[in-house]
Amino acid sequence: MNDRQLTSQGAERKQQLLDAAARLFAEQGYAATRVVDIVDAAGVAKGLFYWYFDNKEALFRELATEIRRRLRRQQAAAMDDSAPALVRLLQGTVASVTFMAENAPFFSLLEVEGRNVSDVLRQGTEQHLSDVRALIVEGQADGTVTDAEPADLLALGVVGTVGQFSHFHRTGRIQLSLEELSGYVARLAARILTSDEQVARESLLALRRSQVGAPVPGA
Amino acid sequence: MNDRQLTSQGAERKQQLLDAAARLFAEQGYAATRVVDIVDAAGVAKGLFYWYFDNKEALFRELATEIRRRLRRQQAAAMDDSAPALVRLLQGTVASVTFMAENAPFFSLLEVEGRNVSDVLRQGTEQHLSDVRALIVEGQADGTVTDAEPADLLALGVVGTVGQFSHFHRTGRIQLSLEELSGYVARLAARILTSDEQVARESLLALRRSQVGAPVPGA
Amino acid sequence: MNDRQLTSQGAERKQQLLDAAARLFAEQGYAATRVVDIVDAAGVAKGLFYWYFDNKEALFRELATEIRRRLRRQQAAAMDDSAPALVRLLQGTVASVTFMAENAPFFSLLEVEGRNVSDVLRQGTEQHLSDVRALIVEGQADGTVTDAEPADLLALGVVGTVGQFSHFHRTGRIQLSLEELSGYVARLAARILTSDEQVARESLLALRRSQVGAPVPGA
Amino acid sequence: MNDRQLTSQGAERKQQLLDAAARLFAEQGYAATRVVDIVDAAGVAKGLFYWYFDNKEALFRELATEIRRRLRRQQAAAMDDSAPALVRLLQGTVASVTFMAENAPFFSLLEVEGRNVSDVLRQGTEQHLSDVRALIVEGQADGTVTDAEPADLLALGVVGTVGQFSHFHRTGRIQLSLEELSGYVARLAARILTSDEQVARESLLALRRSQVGAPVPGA
DNA sequence: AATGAATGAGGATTCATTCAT
DNA sequence: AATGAATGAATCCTCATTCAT
Repeated sequence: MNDRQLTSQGAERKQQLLDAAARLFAEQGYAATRVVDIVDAAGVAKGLFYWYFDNKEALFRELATEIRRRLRRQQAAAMDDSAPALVRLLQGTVASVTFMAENAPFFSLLEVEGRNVSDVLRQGTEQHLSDVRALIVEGQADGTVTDAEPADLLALGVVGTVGQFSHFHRTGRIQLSLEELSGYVARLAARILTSDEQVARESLLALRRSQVGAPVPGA
Repeated sequence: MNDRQLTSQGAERKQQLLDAAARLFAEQGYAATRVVDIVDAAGVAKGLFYWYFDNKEALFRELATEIRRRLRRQQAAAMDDSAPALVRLLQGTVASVTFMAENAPFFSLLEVEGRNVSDVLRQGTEQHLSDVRALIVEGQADGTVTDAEPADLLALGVVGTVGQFSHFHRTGRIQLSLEELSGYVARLAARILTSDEQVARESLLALRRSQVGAPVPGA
Repeated sequence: MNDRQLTSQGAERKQQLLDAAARLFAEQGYAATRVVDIVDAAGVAKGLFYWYFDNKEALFRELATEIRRRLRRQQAAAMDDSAPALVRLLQGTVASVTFMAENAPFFSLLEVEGRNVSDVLRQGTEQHLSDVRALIVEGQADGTVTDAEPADLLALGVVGTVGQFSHFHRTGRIQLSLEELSGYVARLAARILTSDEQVARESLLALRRSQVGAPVPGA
Repeated sequence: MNDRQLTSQGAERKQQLLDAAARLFAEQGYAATRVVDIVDAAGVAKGLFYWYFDNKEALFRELATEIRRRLRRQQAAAMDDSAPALVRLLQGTVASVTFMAENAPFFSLLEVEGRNVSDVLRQGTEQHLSDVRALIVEGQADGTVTDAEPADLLALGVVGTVGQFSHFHRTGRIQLSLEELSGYVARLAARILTSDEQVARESLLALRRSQVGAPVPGA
């Protein structure tokens, strides 16, 4: 384990490498990106890579962990604690789509190279799923979320939809603006989570208001 | 291009290699699977690989193309030409989920190594999307599918949902039986495609009848 | 573990590599000899090295094991089963010196790079010591070897003397012919093993006769 | 050449590095010991190494030279100028064995990595041999040393025996106390140097007396 | 068709040494 | 004197591909 204590200068250097790697991994895949490409992109010598990271995979893990952490922060920040569960679910959903779209390259790589770091990835999705599931259970309790389907499945439906649309957006199969995209996904999520048209409409309205009144803090 | 004319013996040999490769790719990813692993698994000598395939990527392409072809056949076979578009959409959806689940390993690999064969993959999904989109347009015309959203987005919603659930099923995050799974996905798809509860219910019923009366030919 | 079954052709190839490696190791040391030097010397491509050996150290181990085996065979062949223990000790001693001198390069390398293969080396010397010790015990029983010192120490004295003189000969500090050298070592060994001048002289005479009558089967 | 003038503080620092290096070289060999290991063990920064030494090999040379110097001092100190040559030879022999045993780690390293500093090493052994040879010639002149063998060979016998036993002791193949060990080596040396039992016995006695009366100053 | 030895470009990693601070 | 980040040549090893048999 590389546990070096870093000066602010060092942290910056390390970040340069992480950024360069993230971009290259996203562009060409993990296996196809050579360490020498990363250091070249960062404008440093080959050896320096191993000053900051144990090896290529370690860097990848760090990247995966970090992006997951940021996504989760974003989701939390987007939720209005006083709002009903369904609204918070939609807020989180929109935040996720937005974040994933804005960090598309990062997420591409997570998708592509799951096998090397499957533990990190799996933990990430697991976390996401369980966060969503908890909200759904809460929503089912207060009646805003349908209980026609078990919470587990609904959670998968929401998380899956988010993931899939982010993927389509990333791969250029959707040409919508970010707002249009997240709007659509929110409508989809609302439809998945409740069959009560009225509740769905109101929740989407509340979502809209929260976005205008208190815009999601940017990534 | 390897366009060799094969005897039946030769075709069998080639299939052994394809099968071994499919399994290994699915288990460890494309990059991590070595040609020597494939030939070892198939029980033949290293050199023989290049008798049947130009190189590793060519084999992968062949695998990807083949699986796509089979999926499309399955979808077509599941659809009842006389049924309304929405019902056919659901039939196709169920067929897709079933096929993907039954061929989980094959699809894992498509997911994993997009970059080397992105054209093949992209074509496959494109095909799938456009098939679905055509049905949706038809459904919007005959009023069974909502026109509150553009056909493109609805197609993405359906295909995405299928893909995502297959993924979750593959990675073991869903412990449902295949029937339960496809039933849920069908309900989800119905909810995405129409907001008319009545139509949705009837279409799902029709789907159920078609499954019982004429069970989807198995893969 | 590389357990490849080799054809006679393959065995030859492997031997080429072993020979080249032995020479280079002896000339420049283990660490300073690169794999590429070895394959260059053997006139084959780099990759072939790893067809026959797992890695550089594995080759070294093989070399060490083999040379030990050959030395032991040589010693055994030199001993006249019907001769008294002391004579056999001298015969073995002479055989060892001769063998080590003739295979000087091999032994240099054993000396130099003990650490990487200390288990192999230690076993080799252990074996040698215990062989000699057994003969000494026998000699002490029949009175031809002094019992003024414990057998262990005497064994070390003999083996050590052999090793040291081989070393001096190898490193060019002794300019004697092989016969002169082995003669001297034999006299030294005799003096170490017995304090009875008469016995010593007779044993050396017997040694001489055995060398003339039945020359040591040559390595 | 690094000819820096050192303050007493600096000299201490340098010694720390030398000590750390000596230990590590002995433990793992020269090649396997990295500069970073040395500075870590000494608790200083990497760059400092090159303040005190030109490079890794220079440090090794310094180590080798130093240890040789100390051995020679020890030998000289152990000899009783008024004693006959044979006695002095035995005194020197005992001193050598003792010193080598007490500085076992240092000598291991000399043995292991001869190639890089062969000139230093060779000079050292050469010196030792020629010191011993001179004494033997003197002994042959005054009749205490046998002239049945040339002085060169006898010198090699003595020096070799010392070296070999030190080696065995170092590598743990001899479990004797230092006194027992040096006693045995002395008896061996005596037997090598003279065939006159009487002279041998007397010389060993003289040796013993000198050790009791004026114990060899410890290293 | 089949074998498996042979090739060699390519990539990850190490580590002695330098240098700005 | 001292630090530790930075450099880059060097080296081991892998593996897709070729080829003689």
